[in-house]
Amino acid sequence: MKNIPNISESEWEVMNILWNKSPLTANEVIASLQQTTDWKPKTIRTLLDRLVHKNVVGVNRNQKVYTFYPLYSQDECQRAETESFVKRIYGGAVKSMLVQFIEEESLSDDDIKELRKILDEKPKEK
Amino acid sequence: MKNIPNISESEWEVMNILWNKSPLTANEVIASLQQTTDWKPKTIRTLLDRLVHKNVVGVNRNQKVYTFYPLYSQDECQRAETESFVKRIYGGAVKSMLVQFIEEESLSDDDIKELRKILDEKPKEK
DNA sequence: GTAATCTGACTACATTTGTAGTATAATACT
DNA sequence: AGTATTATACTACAAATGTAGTCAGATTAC
Repeated sequence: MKNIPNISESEWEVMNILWNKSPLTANEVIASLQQTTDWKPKTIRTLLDRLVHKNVVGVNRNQKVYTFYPLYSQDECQRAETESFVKRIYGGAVKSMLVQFIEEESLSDDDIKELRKILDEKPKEK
Repeated sequence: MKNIPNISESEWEVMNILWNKSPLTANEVIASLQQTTDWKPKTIRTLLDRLVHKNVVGVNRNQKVYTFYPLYSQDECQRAETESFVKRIYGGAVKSMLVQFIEEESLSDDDIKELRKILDEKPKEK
C-alpha cells in the first residue's frame, strides 16, 4: 500500500527478529541476533535506531527500557521486496524465477505436493 | 561456483543489457539503457567501469573502441542473488516464497500450466 | 548516597552506491 | 595539419550502509 522505506540487508535481520516476536527490548533483539551473527551490541543498536528513524519500527518509550515493534507486516515487506527483486533480476518474469527454483533440489516431496495443490486451486478463483 | 562479486541494483540493469547481447560498446549499452532509464551517459559509463573493476564484465581493449561482455552467466548470477535473497527475506524457505508468488495474480493460465508440468516431472528425477 | 553499570543519544569513519563532471589522449573532419 | 569530437581515465561528492565508539543521564548495587 504505502511506500515502505528501504530496508537494508542487515536491517532485514533485525526485522526478522521483531516479526518473530515483539515488542522486544534492544537487549532481547541483541541476544537473539548474537546467536546467528557476530555483530557487536552497538551495531545492532544502531540498526534498530535506524529502523526507528526510517519509521519501519516503532518504540514504546513509556517504559524504563524501550521496547521495539515492527510497523509493517512481514508479508507486505516481503511482497514489496520481492517485487522489486524479481523485476531487477528476472526482468519481471515471475515465472522464470519460479521455474528456476522449482527445478533446483531445495524442495522436499511434500513441498512439491503442496505447491501442486496450490496450483490446482489457482485457476478457479479468477 | 566461484564467488561472484556483489552487483548493485543499477549494475544489474547494465548486466541485463550485456546478457541480452554482447559484446557491446559503451555507447551501445548507453543507447540501450536510455530507453528504460534516465541515466546520463557518464553515469552508465561509470557503472560499466565499476563492473569491469569488479571483474564481472570483461573488456576487449584491442579495438579502437572497447567492447564489453559479461564474465558470468546470467543464470549463475541469478541463482546466487536469489539464494541470498531468499535466505534473508524468507529465512531460506524457498517454498514460502514460491507459495506467496503462486498465490498472487501475476501468473497467466499458461504459466500455471507450465509450472504444473514442471512440478509433475520433478519427483521422478531424484 | 556514591560508585558502578546500563541505556539511549549522538558521533565516527570507511565502503559502496548513485550520479555525474573534468582532463587527456585518440580520432575524425575539413 | 589544425581543429572539433569522442572515448577513456580519473576525480567528485552526497547518501546509504556496515560497523562501531563516546558521553551523559538514569538505574542499580552496595
